[in-house]
Amino acid sequence: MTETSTPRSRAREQTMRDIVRIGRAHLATDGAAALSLRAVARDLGVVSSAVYRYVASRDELLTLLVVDGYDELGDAVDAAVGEVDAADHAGRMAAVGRAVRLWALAEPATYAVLFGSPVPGYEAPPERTTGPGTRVVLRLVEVWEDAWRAGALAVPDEPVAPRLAADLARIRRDLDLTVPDAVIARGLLAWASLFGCVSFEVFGQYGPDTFTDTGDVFEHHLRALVESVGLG
Amino acid sequence: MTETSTPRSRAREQTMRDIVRIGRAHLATDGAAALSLRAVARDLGVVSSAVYRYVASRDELLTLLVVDGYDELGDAVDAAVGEVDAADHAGRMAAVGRAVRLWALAEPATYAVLFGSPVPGYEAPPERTTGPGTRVVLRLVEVWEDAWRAGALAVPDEPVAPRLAADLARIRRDLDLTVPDAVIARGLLAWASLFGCVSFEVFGQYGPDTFTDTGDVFEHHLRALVESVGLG
DNA sequence: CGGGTTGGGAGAGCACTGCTCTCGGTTTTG
DNA sequence: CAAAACCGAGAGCAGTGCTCTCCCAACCCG
Repeated sequence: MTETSTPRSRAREQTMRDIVRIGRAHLATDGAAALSLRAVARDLGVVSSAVYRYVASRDELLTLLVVDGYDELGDAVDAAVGEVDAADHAGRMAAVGRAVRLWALAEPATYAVLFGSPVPGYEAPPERTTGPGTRVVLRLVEVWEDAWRAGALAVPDEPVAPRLAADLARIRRDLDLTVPDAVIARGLLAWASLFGCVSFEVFGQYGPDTFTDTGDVFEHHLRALVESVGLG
Repeated sequence: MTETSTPRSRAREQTMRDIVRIGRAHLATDGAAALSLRAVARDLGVVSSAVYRYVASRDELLTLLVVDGYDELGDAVDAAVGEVDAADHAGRMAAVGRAVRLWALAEPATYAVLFGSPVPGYEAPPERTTGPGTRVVLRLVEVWEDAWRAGALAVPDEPVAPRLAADLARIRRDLDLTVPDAVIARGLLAWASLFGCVSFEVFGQYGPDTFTDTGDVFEHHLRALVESVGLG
């Protein structure tokens, strides 16, 4: 059906790729607010209205870039985890953290669109973004689940409030997990903390000249985060 | 000098306040990207160019709103801490966290401007924002320092890398602190984690229907954060 | 092969934005 | 009281997102 590969359809896909590529470049250089379909059209060597044949609106272009960014981050995390011995659960979790940080520092504008303040007036359509957008946290959960099944997880064994426990039970069922509630809760916090650290660094909340090497700070925090879920 | 209170200067200050008030309203309803000087002028009942007599640019208006937001958050945190017994250090730290979260949920658009992705092309002038912008973290540090001096801090006693230790020493000197390195490092992480949790909740990273009450999640995490710095 | 259908670029146009300029009228000041 | 500062109105420029019509080339099918 939609798989007929005529010359025209191939040209269309090429144009689509060009639009995303140019959009990413503008995002990186000028930021999300300055992302303009007219500017993309200029770089594409085409009049602005022509771009609307491919992208319905500026928000649609932003969605394309969001999905693109989530995928790239997910690939980076997967590659980083893949390079660590499967039995080194702490190392795998640390690899996730480092991959997130490095990608965020390399692509701060895209990171900002994904994890910063949502661009006002724009809501990422969940049906297209939740899939790629959950790759990182799912990898993290996988690492913890593996560690738990291998008996390598020192479960903190702390009480969980009833209502929260019910939610965690649903999560455990949805993701087919066997780790106890406390680990999921600790993992949630570690997940949010990781992105809190990365956001602080990328968004400059630490201040300009506070640390000689923010990588040192991150490594120190990463160690604490790995321990906080019962690893290491 | 600049304190002459003529009718005109009072009118000017009133107009300034109106501009900030209207700007805040627009920020809350339409978000930062939709913040428009022309719209503010319309609400003010004045032509757009007249607003430029008071505010040099759109970015300048944003700076006014940023300072306003930092101040309001700082006031909320101060008030929350003030209601807790000075000897209850864990309670004071938790009060900071709850105040940040509640204010962020009440003013998500302003929170997004302060702690989300920086509005691209806009850089908050440090000489006007670092002061109000550091009130929260300084309050946190004060709580930890008080607890340490009262002997109520169970110091984790973990090693700190040399370069990081040097930076922490400088921080300790600048802020006149006596808490050990490890506590500062743990505090930094707790600070970033706190805002990570709040940002995840405000920016909807947890997903729409994951938790029946995100307050439960926050309270659970808050307990862990308080413990992580050696309190409670 | 030829006619109808579709894709897609060009251009004009609307409403909006930030921002600058000039022109008057008012208020403050020396 | 005159000079200076202040400040609102309005026009204007360049940019934006988006829609519309026009029109030509490519495609598909009988």
